[in-house]
Amino acid sequence: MTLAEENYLKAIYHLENQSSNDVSTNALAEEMQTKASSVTDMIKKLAEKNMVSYIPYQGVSLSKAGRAYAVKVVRKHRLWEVFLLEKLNFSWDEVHDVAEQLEHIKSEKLTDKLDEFLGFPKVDPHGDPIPDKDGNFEKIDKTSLADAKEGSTYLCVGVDDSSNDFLKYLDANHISLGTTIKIIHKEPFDNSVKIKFNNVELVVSENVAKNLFLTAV
Amino acid sequence: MTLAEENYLKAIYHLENQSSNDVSTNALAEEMQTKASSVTDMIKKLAEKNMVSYIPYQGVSLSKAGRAYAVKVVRKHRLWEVFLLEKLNFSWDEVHDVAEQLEHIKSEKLTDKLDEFLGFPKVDPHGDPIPDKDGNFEKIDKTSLADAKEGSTYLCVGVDDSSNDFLKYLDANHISLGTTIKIIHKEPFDNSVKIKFNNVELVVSENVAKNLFLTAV
DNA sequence: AAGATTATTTAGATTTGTCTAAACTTTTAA
DNA sequence: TTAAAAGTTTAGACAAATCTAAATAATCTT
Repeated sequence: MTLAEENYLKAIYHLENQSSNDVSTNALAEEMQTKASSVTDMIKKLAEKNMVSYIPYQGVSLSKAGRAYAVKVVRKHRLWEVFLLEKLNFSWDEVHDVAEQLEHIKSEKLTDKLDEFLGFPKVDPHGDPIPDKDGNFEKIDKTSLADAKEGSTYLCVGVDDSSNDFLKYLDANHISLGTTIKIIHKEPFDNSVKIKFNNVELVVSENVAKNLFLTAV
Repeated sequence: MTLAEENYLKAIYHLENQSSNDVSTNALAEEMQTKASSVTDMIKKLAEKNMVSYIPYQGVSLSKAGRAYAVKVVRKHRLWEVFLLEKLNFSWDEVHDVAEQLEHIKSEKLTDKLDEFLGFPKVDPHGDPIPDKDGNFEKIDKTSLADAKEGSTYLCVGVDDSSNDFLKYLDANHISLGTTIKIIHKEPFDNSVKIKFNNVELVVSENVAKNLFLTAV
């Protein structure tokens, strides 16, 4: 598997987890920041390698082998994120770009030794589960802040949008994994949410609310 | 710089350190395990980028920028080797292939944080010096076992041939960095050397002797 | 259900890094 | 001091991954 192929598998995996339909060419092009025609070419190659099943005009979905491969890449990505944050003291918004590179290093031994070195972490710094050596992982039950109940208290367990700007926003406002958040008020007019944490009140936009994941306490 | 370009720079750097002449196309082809014509193509590209100076039929040499770049790659390679050996408990012969991949990760922050995490090591597991952030490193004075004086005692500080087979041979015979070695006898007939370390005597071939580096105690 | 719009694929071109085979330099050796 | 050998470069081709533009299929609209 080349670097480009790995990135496509990861992107398909990601999109499959967002809706239960087959992944469309355009959606994949958007995710990969490339053109639809390039996507068609690559999909055909992956289909030849039996990593995806593909019906022209119908979209693409991962085969068993393709999913297993994608999970391995995801495992590596998330392990490296933990390493960068915990061992090298990277900040939340800095880990992603470097992990994007490190996830392609090919050495099962490296991955497993790294896992061990980190103490077999179950989740990464964004709150996403880390698959184990066999590709198994716990589904973490989380609701977005946008879906949270007024008056209830939650724990921040993850973020969806991994853009630097969003992570910097969270850093700047001192929201991180493990922060306890109480929902003070949900404003129906613009779907903004007033929350309270560390004895500070903050109003966040709908956009932020949708990308911040919580679990009930 | 692409991955291929980085590998060429590193190879040229390596060859420049073995003899003071310009690096020939064939030597580079041998080092890169590729064809001379491919080398010529790549050299031209590197010359365009001012990473090497190149005169057709005369060979190639690194420019200042090229050398600085090569040293950065070498720095990363050697830091990762230390990481793999010290933190992840890889064995001597396993580190090289993985470090070959890791050395291409592009993030100055990662390199410097890794350096710090490892305690700013001065040498890698093969006894080669690790350049600091500014590319400076101490020249380590070492003689090969083949050139060592009969009767003298030395410290093992490095290896030249990084082939797996050689490293496995050393592992199997319990020779590692830091091993104290006394030269018992040099056999003029076949240039083999009888050495003593950890109270064990061992005869090594000329080939081994040439690839094992020592420093006087 | 036909035309318009949107989504997708195909055809042909481009870049990177490689190759083989042929041409050309340089070096070696008679 | 030339002819052969060795070393190097050029020309032309190829695979990977991408692009633009054109063609084709699917879906929406009325």
